[in-house]
Amino acid sequence: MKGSTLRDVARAAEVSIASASRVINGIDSVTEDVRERVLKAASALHYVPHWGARSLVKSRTNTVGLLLPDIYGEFFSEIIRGIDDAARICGLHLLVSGSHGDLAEATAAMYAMSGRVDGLLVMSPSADSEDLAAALPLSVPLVTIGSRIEGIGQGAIRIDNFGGACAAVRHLAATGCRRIAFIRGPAENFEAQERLRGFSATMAELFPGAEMQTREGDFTEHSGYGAMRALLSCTAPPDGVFVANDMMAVGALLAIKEAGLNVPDDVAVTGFDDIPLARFVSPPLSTLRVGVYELGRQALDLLVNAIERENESEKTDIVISPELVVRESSKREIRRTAET
Amino acid sequence: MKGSTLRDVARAAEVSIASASRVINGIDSVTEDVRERVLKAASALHYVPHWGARSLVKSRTNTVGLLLPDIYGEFFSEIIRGIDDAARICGLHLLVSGSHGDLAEATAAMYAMSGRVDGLLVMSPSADSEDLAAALPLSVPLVTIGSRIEGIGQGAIRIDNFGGACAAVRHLAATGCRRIAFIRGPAENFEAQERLRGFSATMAELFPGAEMQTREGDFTEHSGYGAMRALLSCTAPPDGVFVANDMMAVGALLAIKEAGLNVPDDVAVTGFDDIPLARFVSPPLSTLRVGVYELGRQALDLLVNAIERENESEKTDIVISPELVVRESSKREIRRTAET
DNA sequence: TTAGCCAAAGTAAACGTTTTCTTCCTGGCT
DNA sequence: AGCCAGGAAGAAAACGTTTACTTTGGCTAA
Repeated sequence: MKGSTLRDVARAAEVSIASASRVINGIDSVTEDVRERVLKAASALHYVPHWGARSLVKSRTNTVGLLLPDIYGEFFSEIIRGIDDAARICGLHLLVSGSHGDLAEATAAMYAMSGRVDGLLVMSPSADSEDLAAALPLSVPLVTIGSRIEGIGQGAIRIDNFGGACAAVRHLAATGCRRIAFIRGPAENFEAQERLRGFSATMAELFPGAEMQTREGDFTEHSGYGAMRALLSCTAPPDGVFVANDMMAVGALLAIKEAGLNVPDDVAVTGFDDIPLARFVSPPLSTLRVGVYELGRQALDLLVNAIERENESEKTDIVISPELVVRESSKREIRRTAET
Repeated sequence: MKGSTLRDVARAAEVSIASASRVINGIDSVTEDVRERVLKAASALHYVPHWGARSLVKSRTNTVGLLLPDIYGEFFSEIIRGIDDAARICGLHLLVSGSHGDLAEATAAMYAMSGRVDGLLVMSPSADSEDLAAALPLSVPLVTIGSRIEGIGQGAIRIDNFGGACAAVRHLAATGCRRIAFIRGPAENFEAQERLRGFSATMAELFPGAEMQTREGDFTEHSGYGAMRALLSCTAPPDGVFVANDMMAVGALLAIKEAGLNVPDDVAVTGFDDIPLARFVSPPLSTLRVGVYELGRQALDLLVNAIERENESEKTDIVISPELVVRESSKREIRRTAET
């Protein structure tokens, strides 16, 4: 149960520690004879290099840290998968930490991690990411994911939430909707803010002067249900709803169904994210597909670049555009003109 | 960008390295004056302890490794969440690695990890986990999750797949099904084997002598669809189907619907796992709920115990029982007697 | 034959901590 | 007044690697 050291291996193979080290690391000039003896001794003793010692002298950990606001749902497993796959290719290990709702916890986690990683991937969509920035000048490269980017870190990757929202609204309008409502995400969430901005901008462009109906949710199915009920009880209920994420959209569908209305004919619905569930609800949900796996991969690549370039500070920003996926929940013939 | 060392801090605070170390680690006798000076210096220099050095001298990493066969879908995000939450409480960091389909990769990953963690959590449901066991006497405690347990490791936690399968079959029988078929998981998967065993045993008990209809799938929706079509085209199609996981069950539902049959009246369906999707398909799917989050938490607790007890080798096994959740896909009045 | 050179093996320093000893000092007790 | 106890601070030895530098010895070339 007690790990054997390189010293033990060297002794067993009757060579110096240096030679043993050279064999273990592969790359150097050693006799075939020595190489063989060391390898045999190492496997006989179940030698595993002590990573702490190695990192101490090389000042490289071959590890990157990933900080998430939470680990809940398929979104996060996908992003972890993307990062993990990319990391394996680079020979990097992945240190994961979730549930950093409040700033204090997030800062503590960053501090705890920064001593043991070569770089940090941080996802912190809550608006106080500036405070987070203030809490650190960090000694390791940092890349933010889907966060407000205020000059913090060596790079950033995010989803074009604004553009996605525009596309959704335009789509609903094109399908004939005239009174389009929006179910927002949490006010302090950066991505939610961007989606709201996209909605507002496009509405102002397409229906100048018209008042906009919006309700706030917290990204849960339940809150989507509540928000939709509220919208339906208005004097002029919407004929199209853009919902800030799919989970809330599922709740909204339920509310509409309960009200005895038809989707998409009475109310067309569009979500955001394209979670797997979206295909299976009835009717299947139109949404904006985000390549979360790709997002993760690219985030890691960005970080690796930042690590290699040390601090040449050429801060790259990547924006990923979501893709509109039209399903039954918003498929209808344009018959507005006739009806209105 | 270059981390400052304890030496720097000590110099800045005009104390010895030893004193600085004492302050940083909190617990020791130091003057309030010294403590203050060191703390100020540390924060001024953005000092972060070098974890490698620390682990070198303490021979403790405060990190546990998690090896997964894959990271795909909500099951894995839940298990990671459970482990991560439990780890945070214990002050442990979590090193995650997925995608270890084949033995070679899994072994390599274990080797790479074992030098940098205090313990290992391994999930390897493929049957060759014995080979895995052969590949290691490892220098760190190891706990297996949902794997065949052949005396490997310091502990094990698994789901009662056998019992769950029994419950599912009994439920279908109780609801009036007489010809119950089974859609299996991959033959080499240990959990799938157990579910098959539960099915066979219960069928033999309830319907002695009857022949059993089973089809193999690979846990994907698509394979479930195919398997169900095959079953329906038999001369005596089943009136109840137990499907080895929910994803395949979703595919099966589709196949039944396409065949113009009704669920649950013509064919009752039960899945396994209770993935979130199960509630939303139509009709909502009966299934066996597995507390994946809890599974993760308990797995970590087990590992922590193993780490603390060094090698007192009291190998604990925990078995988690799934809970039957009855939804519309198997709700029907018992009217078999009248019909047959 | 011998100086010089190259490859292969070895020596030892360094990496940044923790921690065990020392050392020093202050203060209380006899 | 002298001595001992005890607390605070410092010196230095680990921990297990890597690697720059030194040594060794065999071989070639003059």
